[in-house]
Amino acid sequence: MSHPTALTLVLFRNDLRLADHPALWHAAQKGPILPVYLRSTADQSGLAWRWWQGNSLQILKARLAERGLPLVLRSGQAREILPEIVRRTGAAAVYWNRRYDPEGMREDEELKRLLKTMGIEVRSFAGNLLVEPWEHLREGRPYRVFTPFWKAMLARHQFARPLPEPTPCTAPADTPKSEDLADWGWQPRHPDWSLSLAAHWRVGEAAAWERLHAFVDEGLTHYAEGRNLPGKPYVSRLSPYLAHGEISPRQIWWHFSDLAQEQPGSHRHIEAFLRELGWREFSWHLLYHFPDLPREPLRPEFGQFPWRDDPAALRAWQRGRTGYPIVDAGMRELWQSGWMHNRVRMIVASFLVKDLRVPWQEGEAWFWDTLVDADLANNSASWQWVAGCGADAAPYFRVFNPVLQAEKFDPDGDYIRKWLPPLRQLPTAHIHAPWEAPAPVLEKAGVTLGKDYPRPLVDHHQAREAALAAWETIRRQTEGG
DNA sequence: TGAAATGTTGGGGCG
DNA sequence: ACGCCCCAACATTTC
Repeated sequence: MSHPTALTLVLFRNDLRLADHPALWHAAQKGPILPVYLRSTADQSGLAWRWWQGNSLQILKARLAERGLPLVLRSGQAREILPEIVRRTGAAAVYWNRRYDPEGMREDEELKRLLKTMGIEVRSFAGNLLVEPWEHLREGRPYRVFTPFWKAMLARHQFARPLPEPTPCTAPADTPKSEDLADWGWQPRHPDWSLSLAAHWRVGEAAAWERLHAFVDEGLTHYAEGRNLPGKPYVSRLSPYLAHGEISPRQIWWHFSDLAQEQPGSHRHIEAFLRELGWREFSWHLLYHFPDLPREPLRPEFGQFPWRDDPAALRAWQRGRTGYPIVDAGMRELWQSGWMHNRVRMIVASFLVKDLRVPWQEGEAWFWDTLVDADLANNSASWQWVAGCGADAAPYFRVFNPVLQAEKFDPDGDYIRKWLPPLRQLPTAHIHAPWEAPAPVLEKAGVTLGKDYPRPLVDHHQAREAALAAWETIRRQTEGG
């Protein structure tokens, strides 16, 4: 239908990469391409995510420029901007990789209808999940439990091999105007907390692969057990790269699958690592089938749960002032680096939801704003999991003891000392529960409780009892369902 | 991808 | 020699 050299627009979203980008690759096979990034005016993204996304866009723009391609940046309503760009450039086609969040899907359906009425070819591609959510069902219904979901996925599907970066690419004859990234306000100014993020991360597609290789070198052979030790460099830290699509799940899958063939000794660790990729997949499939996941508990009886309204406790949790070192260290790692070790995410989440009985949505919102890897499906599914109201959730009565968890997973106190400088001098035997340390020990370490470091906001044993009592009030329905 | 309470077992001290 | 008690160590149940 369309002329072979007609222009194709390629929309970039949370897929800021050149390799394994099916929309880009297929468009480049046909003829000239114009990469476009649209920023919604109703954008709900978090601040840390924007910092990363803005930097990533800058890097993407530079890499496209090296290949002779522009990147057109525009803000506003896609249904207004996209037809305008199509008309101005005479484009014959618009390609994108599919989104799976409710808002994104709704917008993409609208765009597809609109563009087709204009006679434009529209194609969407699978690039951001291993398998499309509607293609992995059991008897026509979505899986609600992870293990059968993942086992069946491995048994039934052969994941596509990643595509290469398309080279060379043909540029459009002329380029419509682009906005300036600096005008989007995605880089914080007052105060400029991005300096702290920048000290911890290198953004972009090349950095994603450097991180992957660093993980293979220093973490992978410890992964199966070591992934639970927040003081050790045994986890991949690939989550922000995945969240912004600088690396794709298929690239990760195949890289590690091939590695398992070469290094049979690593097989156990690779299986454990790829299982975590499975949790991401599971969360996205859940979100696709249950679009209320970010706001509403999957177990409806949790709508009646007697949560507490306690802004002071929420604030103390957010700022790492609960008096429980493992919780506070985690919240400070999050605040300073935009990321938190997954074991610690579970501990701090359990503390907020069970010890403080603050609604999980409050924790979800804070993570959404502060995580550079903020991911709608992972974030909402994981909070529901910890809160006990998810499909395949931990039972509500599974309450983490922050002291035991710390002793088990940070036995030397390395993680505490890294993120809580006031406690650095405390001996390891007392670093996880400083309120129980003898006065001379505290004095020698230069710690005055209530001054250098808070006393516990709540007594964990009492808080646990109160949480279980609160759960009793909705338990009848839980057992029924 | 918990923790605490409760139950069971077996060794050793002791009358 | 024997029974009793204590309690650590481990297992099971319950929340």
